[in-house]
Amino acid sequence: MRSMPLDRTFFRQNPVDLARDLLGRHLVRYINGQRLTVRIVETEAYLGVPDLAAHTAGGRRTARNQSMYLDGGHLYVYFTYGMHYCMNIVASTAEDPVAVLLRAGEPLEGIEVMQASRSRATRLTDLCSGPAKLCQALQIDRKYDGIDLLAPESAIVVEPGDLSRSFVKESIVTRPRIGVGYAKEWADKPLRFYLRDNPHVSRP
DNA sequence: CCCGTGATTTAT
DNA sequence: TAAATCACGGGG
Repeated sequence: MRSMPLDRTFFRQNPVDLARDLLGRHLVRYINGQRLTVRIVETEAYLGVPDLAAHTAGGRRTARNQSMYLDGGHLYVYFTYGMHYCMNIVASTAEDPVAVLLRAGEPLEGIEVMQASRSRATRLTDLCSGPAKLCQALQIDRKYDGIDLLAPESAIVVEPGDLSRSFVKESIVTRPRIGVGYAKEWADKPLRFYLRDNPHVSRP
């Protein structure tokens, strides 16, 4: 049974607000009618044209990053290091190529399927505690680049989740983003967000 | 700490 | 066309 997804206006927020608002939400991946669900616990905002760490810095528009130029609520999946996929949720609107990187999730449903996709991960806290781990656990690759999360019967959906659980809005830690040391003054900006003390984040 | 791994981007 | 890069993860 599918619950009501969030609507388009939710995803059209600016990427900082969306990155914070996505914490505690449920990311659901449907595979053969089965639900794989994680609670989103860590995100990063990428601010587009001026952001030297963003794939769209300087207004770059290439075959790889073209989904960042879609409307809010679409998916941007990219391949890197010759073996890893990472997924973003596009924010704002098509004129503004910004996105939120999903960096970690807390497994809730379909855990055995996720474990089978990640044979190296024995502990639950290693299953989705990184952007490429999350994609591997949820079996998300470039085939899903550019999909609309709000399309009927979408294989990937964001649900409202249970925000009453721990008043997450008061428990957000803000830090510089991971792995963007090349981005000069943008490397240190506080654009990474995670739920305080959650053991499923990629690193404390 | 180091390194795999290859698509993508950037420099010639 | 060639070289450098990389929003990472796993192993020592």
